[in-house]
Amino acid sequence: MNQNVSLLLAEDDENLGQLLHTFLKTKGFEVELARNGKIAFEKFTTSSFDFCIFDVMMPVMDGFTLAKEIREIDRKVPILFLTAKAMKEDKLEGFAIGADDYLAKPFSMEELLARITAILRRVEVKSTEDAAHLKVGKINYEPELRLLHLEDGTKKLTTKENQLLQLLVKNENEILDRQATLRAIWGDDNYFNGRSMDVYIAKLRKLLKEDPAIEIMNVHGKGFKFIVK
Amino acid sequence: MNQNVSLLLAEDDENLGQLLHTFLKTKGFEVELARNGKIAFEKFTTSSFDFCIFDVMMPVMDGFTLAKEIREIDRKVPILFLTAKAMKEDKLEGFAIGADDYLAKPFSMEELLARITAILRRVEVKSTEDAAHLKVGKINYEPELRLLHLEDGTKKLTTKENQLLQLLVKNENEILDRQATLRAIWGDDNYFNGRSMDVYIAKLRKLLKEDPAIEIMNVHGKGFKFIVK
DNA sequence: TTTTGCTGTTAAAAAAAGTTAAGCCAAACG
DNA sequence: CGTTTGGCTTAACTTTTTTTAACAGCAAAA
Repeated sequence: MNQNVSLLLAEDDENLGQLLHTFLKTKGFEVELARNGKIAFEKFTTSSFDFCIFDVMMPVMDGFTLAKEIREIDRKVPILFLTAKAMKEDKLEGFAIGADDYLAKPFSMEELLARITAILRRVEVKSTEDAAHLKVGKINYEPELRLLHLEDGTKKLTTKENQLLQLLVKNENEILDRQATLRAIWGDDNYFNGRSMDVYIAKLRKLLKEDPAIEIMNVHGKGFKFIVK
Repeated sequence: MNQNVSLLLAEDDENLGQLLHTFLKTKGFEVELARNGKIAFEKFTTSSFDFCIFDVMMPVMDGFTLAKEIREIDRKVPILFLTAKAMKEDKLEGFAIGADDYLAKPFSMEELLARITAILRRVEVKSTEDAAHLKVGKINYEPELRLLHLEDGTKKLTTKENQLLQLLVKNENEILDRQATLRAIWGDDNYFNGRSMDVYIAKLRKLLKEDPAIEIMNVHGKGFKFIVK
């Protein structure tokens, strides 16, 4: 039923983490479990997910900070928070970041499942599997295999080219924040990485110029905007 | 009942080690006993286990460091810690690494057994035995016997070829970290071992190229990703 | 308008990875 | 005991990928 819906679960408590992992897997989700926010963020930037479940309190990087980072590179992916604290402020902070729901511990597995499916119904998931081939303008792009099917043959993208193009495409028609992108792909937003990113933007423009409908537009001081006219 | 469940036990205290070893064997487990973390890590990388029990305080390499190393090459295998220290910080550190449970000394044998079986129930063990034959794309691979059944006969893999392929296959669709792999197979991630690993990647690609669906993809600066399309 | 900072572009340098072969060592063999 | 063999490492060379540098152009702020 939930076949092909990929789910990123960030939970530091191993008992709860394993329990949720197993439960969600039996319900048909593809589950990736991360032990803290930092690992979860890395997984998110190197892979692709349809849904996120984050514990609020975690070592290294907490759930809210994680959500904030992710929202900068993906405005849409649903995020559900798990928290032991039943505080109102927390709830507000979570929703302000762009959480789709919120569940206070302890909760039942069935309740969690109900919430997830409710959200999924709302947002009509384009599952990761379906997105294996995606059309960018008239160009076919396979992010998982890092392939770009151009008129004159198939181009194998490099790691960085692929990461950047993936982010751009995922944020079509929206500003992809410069700093957030640098942190997501290069790990650090220093001057040289910034210049490196500009070089890659140039590379991608050159690759994609065979379709004149595609534009990677610069938004001065903010970032880039991927547009298909 | 616990037939074919292989268990790695790391315990420096000879008395306790022997006691646990004997007890767990009578309960049907296949037990491998290591006297410190370093030996345990070596055993883990050269063999395959369904479950780990690590003493936290050990000479040479402590249980937490051991678990950290193992988590880099195996995200799933259950780990249970034994510790004399009942400190909260320890517990947290252990769980952050990805422990599944934690038992403070002194504990009863029955309690240990109860914990192990509880975890095993949860994680649905694919015992080592079941994984004796596994399909990689359309190629049959027997890691235990180091055999790769190819179109033109069966190839007997060398130790290193086999270790590397096993890690790649176990981490299918995920990035297998370069440094962690070097430490796991070569013991040290220096420059020359790195070059040696690249040579082995080339060997494996050549062996597996008869199935075009298989790809060992490089992720620049991070490691390799084993993909079956 | 001038200055300052950000971006576009290209080329060079550096780092990482791919490839092939030679060298080394220990175990097996004659 | 010398020789061969197989497995692994080291070396040398190539290619690919990424970063850094240099310079030109443009946008926003002063």
